[in-house]
Amino acid sequence: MGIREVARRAGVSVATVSRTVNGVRSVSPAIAAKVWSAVHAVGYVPNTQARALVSGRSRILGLIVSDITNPFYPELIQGFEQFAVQAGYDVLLGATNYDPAIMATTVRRMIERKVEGVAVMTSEIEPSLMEQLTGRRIPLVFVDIGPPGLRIGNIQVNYEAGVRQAVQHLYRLGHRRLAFIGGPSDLKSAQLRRDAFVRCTSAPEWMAARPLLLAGDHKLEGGFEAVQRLLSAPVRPTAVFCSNDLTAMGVLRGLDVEGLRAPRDLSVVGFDDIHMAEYTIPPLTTVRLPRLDLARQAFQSLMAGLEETSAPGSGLTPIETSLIVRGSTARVEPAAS
Amino acid sequence: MGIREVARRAGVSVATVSRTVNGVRSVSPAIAAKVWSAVHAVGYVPNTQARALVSGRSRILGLIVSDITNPFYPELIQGFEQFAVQAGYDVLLGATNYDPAIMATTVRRMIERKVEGVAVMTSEIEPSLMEQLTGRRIPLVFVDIGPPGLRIGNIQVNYEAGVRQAVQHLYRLGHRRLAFIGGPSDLKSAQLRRDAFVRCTSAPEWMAARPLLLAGDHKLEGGFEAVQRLLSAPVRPTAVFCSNDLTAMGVLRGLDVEGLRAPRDLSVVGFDDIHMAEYTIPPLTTVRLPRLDLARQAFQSLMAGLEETSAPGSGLTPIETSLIVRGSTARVEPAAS
DNA sequence: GTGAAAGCGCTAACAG
DNA sequence: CTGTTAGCGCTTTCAC
Repeated sequence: MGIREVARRAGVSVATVSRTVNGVRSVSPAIAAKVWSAVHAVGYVPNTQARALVSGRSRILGLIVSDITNPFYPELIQGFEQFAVQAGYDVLLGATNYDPAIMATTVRRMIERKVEGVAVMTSEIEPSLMEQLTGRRIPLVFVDIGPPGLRIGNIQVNYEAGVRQAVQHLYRLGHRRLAFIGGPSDLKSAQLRRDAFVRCTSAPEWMAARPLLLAGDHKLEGGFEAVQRLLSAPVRPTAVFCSNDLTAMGVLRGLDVEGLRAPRDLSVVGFDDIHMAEYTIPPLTTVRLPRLDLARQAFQSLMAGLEETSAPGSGLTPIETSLIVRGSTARVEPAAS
Repeated sequence: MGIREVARRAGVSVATVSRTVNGVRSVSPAIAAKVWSAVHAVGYVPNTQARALVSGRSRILGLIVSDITNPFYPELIQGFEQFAVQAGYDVLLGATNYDPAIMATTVRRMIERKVEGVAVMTSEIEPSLMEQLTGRRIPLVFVDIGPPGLRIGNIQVNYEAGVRQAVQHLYRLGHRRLAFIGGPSDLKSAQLRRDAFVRCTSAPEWMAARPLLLAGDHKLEGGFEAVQRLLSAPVRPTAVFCSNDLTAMGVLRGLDVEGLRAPRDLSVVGFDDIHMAEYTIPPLTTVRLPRLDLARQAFQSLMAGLEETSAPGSGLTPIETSLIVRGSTARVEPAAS
């Protein structure tokens, strides 16, 4: 079943089989044909382990996400895996579930498997863990976080563009009192989203009523529970901006429980534009973060890091966000303001 | 950085390092201590490739799913991965996206990586592909499908229990005219769900009005589009049973577009009980399929297949489904019947 | 209890 | 263009 068996059947050396299978040009067509037929006869499949051992290349890429249960990630994973497989790589997935301990074992697993690069699409990674990777000259790529450096890619997301559009959209609809439901406090991406929101609502026209900032967790639960706090505010906001779509969906549900509904009683804006955002009731107005671009940049940055020739951070243009208007936002009712 | 370096530093042979790291008893505590300190000093991490090559064990399990975008699967993947990692395995994920061609390349990738077992949580697998796996004595486990055999596990799901409860639930609420929205026609699990539904609605009390069977795709889109066909039926059903929760969510949205809503205008029942089912508007009455049980059985079956001693099919008790009543079903309005 | 040595299956010089 | 050979890093007999 191994390469020797194929060589024996084809009446050639193992080197020739290896060359044929790997598409090295210098094999005569006649011999190549014999080798291929032997390959098919035996059902030969090269042993990746052996290959990796001798070549020093595992052809595995690590992908670390925080919450595989958040629909944003599967959509991202799918894209990343697609690029990877196209280039002959397999993906080793790690879901940390926001837990630093799991993050540590995940990094360990990746090192053991000799991954050739790691895309970290999650919360802050401990410096010591990062050094384990960089110390082994493994290219890394982060979103929003991480120090730049050789073999370290940093994907920038222009949150502000989308957030500004959303805030203006709400302003034009007559909203003057906003709320914001954030994500996990230690998640840099969540901080940046909130910061962008705070900045966009620092313009003079918003000075009359400062926005209400509420805590969330980027899960359905967090949005659901935030509704209580939102409704009991001294001055009830007329619109809420959520740090991700899952949170917004939780809000929608929370409103329903109170006998309220968007956008009549409260305008709701999400963030991410997961596929499902089009199917909520009402469909969600949200800021789109293009997942496929994210996946592509992460993959390309890793590949660049492997080349060694170019700095992987370079050539990365920030990912642009943009507002998608659907049905969860509306002109504020005079009665409600 | 390799085992030799550790051996040199600890002043022992590589064999002793290997034994220490692998916890073989026959290493004296004194020597073991020296080895471990050398291991930490160097930051030694065993090379899985080399290990796999010599031991013939890759410690990788394959997991094939059809649609990673369907929230049911991430929840399943998470469970499966957890069991695997606990036992020292990594998971190679394959998402076929319902495409037989992708399935073929996925199986190939798994063979190349020398996976020790494959869990197939998706549509029918071509016999030739399956033989590639079984011919290499790789344990397999299927849900709903696949011929039983040595090293082949078959997880059975008792769909009928949950479906019967759901149908009875609807009957008691006064519904007499039902509809069913199915899944992909070539997906065995979808067929079984539909069959269970048909069987449960073959009792005498349902003879007056045969259910309306509609096609779907287990996606939001399918449910959404089915609403049109459902509403234009000569006799409009008062309740619809969906082959999965995503379909049901699509229906909810489809109704909303028509200015209708569940359960007032149509009772809706889903299938799977994904986490999100609790957060739809209204929350979804659905048949729960315990994901963690599924993940556990899949994993255990694979482990049993590796033992060789026991037939992996044995010891598997069918997975039970049960009705979870939430807000998307209600007593049929006299006016609507 | 510990070490020496033989490979696991493959690729990549280096000869021919 | 093809064959011979030396390892990749590790585990595992087999001696000691």
